[in-house]
Amino acid sequence: MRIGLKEVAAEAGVSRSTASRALSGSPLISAETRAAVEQAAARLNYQPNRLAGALRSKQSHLVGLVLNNLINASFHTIAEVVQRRAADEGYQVMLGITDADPAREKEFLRTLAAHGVDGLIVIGTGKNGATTNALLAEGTGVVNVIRRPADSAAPSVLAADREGAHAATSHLLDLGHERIGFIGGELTADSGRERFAGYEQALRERGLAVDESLVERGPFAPGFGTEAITRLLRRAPRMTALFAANHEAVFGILPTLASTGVSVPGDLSLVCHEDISWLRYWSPAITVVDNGAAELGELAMNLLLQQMKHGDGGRDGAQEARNGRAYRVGAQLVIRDSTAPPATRRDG
Amino acid sequence: MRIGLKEVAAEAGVSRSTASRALSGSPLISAETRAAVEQAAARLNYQPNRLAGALRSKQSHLVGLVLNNLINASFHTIAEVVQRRAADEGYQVMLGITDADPAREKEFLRTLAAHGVDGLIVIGTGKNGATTNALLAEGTGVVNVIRRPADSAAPSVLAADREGAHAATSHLLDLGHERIGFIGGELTADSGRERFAGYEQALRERGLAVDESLVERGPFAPGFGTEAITRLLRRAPRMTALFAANHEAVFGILPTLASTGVSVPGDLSLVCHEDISWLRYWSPAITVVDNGAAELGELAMNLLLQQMKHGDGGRDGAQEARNGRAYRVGAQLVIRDSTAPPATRRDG
DNA sequence: TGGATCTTTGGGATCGATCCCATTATGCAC
DNA sequence: GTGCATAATGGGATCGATCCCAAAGATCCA
Repeated sequence: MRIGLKEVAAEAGVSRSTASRALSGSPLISAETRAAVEQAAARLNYQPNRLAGALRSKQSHLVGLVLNNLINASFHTIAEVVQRRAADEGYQVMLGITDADPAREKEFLRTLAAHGVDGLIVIGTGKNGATTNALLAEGTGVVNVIRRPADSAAPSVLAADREGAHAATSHLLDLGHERIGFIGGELTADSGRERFAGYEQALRERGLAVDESLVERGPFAPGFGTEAITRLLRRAPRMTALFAANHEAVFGILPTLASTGVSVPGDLSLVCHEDISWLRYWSPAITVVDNGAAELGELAMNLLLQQMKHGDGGRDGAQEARNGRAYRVGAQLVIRDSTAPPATRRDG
Repeated sequence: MRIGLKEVAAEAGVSRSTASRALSGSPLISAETRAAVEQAAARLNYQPNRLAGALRSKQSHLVGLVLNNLINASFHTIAEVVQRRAADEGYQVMLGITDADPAREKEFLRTLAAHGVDGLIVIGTGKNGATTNALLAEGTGVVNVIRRPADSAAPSVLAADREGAHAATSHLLDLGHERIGFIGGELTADSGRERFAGYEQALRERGLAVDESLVERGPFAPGFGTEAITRLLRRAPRMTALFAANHEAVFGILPTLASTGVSVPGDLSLVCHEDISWLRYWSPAITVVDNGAAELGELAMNLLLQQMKHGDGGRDGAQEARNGRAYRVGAQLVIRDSTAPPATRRDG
């Protein structure tokens, strides 16, 4: 038979209420009683049933994490950080993978709510603001990450895509490059648009205009990277630098450059957006814009913990914590060996 | 106020018992009553409290997934597969990341059990056989993946490391290579030992002995790959092929080969163990041994579902499903463009 | 020593579902 | 019409913890 609180209470010679108080750290109990109960619990190897506790106390110590996939490096990095931080604070993480399908995402949000999660971290499609707002109103904590539904009443933790792209482009401009290629995502994607905006802005600040013949946009896939860089090399032989703003495309761009004998940074300086661990081991080590995935996860979890702690306490605090404010985690340019001044050409 | 079963019952004009039966698909209820209750539930947007249901019925519809990290491609692939399959079967996944620390792993196993998970998938350290056996005895489903504790009473789903390594090496031998390098993990790691054994066996079958000057073993880290391949190239200039059996090291090996001008497969044929999605986009596309991460996850989840379904039913079935049998998921050699016959040398 | 206050404890209700048992309706055969 | 099996329903107990209220015991001061 499984050991319950009742058995512990009997073993310690006290009532269930007292045993409960002893183990939950209530102050209204004597030190000896607490010790006795703790010893009894240890003797019987008591393992509290969290389900029962959650049902009565309305605190499940469960956090839901909803995201598109676990393949993308930023996503699984965030998942790891969130999980660690949650575990350290006594929360467990329930996982939902949506494939970026809003319907599936909605389904997960409701199911996780049915399981009584105290809070939700949504790295989502941005299409379920209404659902998360409803959960928020019922007292569930919510934090949006990376993408922010237009109508969300929950706080959002966003990457500084525009600033990062601006920094990357400015770095290349500082080195003396003027013909800088751009391979990014479609303008329909938030990150695609923001990063292009940062690129454009940096150029404009130096009095340069975007040359569309240096720009490639396409899906988040390695295959696109291969095609894009091939086209760019043919179309724009005088390009001296490239800003790769499409995470997945990088997987196609790098090998193609290596195999076609383009020397980096000799022939082409290269900056990639989003840090992927092994880019540092590339030869040459790749200069990147680190979007701070770990920090995004960290901050999101902090905001969620804040909400959940205020949850049963004062309404003002909860109100405070539950505003729809957006937070930005700054991007960081990590300069490695793939960027250098352009080769001075006699024929230029 | 939150809508409970009581409210639905009132709305439909029936008792709570009847409402419960209608919504849980019990056969002892009339079609009209069922329809009426379902409509009432829909009208009120009823969302059942899974906590309460789980407490009473001892079925939480929760599955625990314990793994070392989410960075490793095999791990996050398995995590994705398990999550999808679980969701399709009406289960939610609770995540535990252990950093390969047995103590942390044990902690997670107990915590997840306290949350009442119906089953556990453990991609673990192999050090907590006793704990999982205890949970198994209490009626929780357990499946080990990739690593199998020596004393585990639960079924295990293992990768065919030895066979995969054998296939990779044989492929190179078939092409005519004789001086085949090996970069792998330490022999203290199960996968390191098994893969080396497969390599050795393939050589022996052709009457060749292992030449230790062609072998490098080290930690699972990109940096090690860089060092290892650099040493090998210097030490064994006549090596014509390489089997890279250390997943993480591949991240160091590939760029180093590219930057030092070693032509693949012209100068060196290359096979990597474990499929990493972007290896297909490398130039040349890399021949790999696919360890079948997705299939590992799939099979593990099937075995777990089997246990959980038998869970409350016949003891015989449960007994059957809960043997400590080991299952192997075959490795698959995926031949791409990085392997070719050795160049015939005038000076050989 | 009595009474007021504070500390500590026990008993019962409760969270929201499911399960078991008793009860009522229904159908069918004789 | 009676008897009996079957189908459908309702009421209360239950899962295992926490919460609330009342009561018992300890403390202290007048």
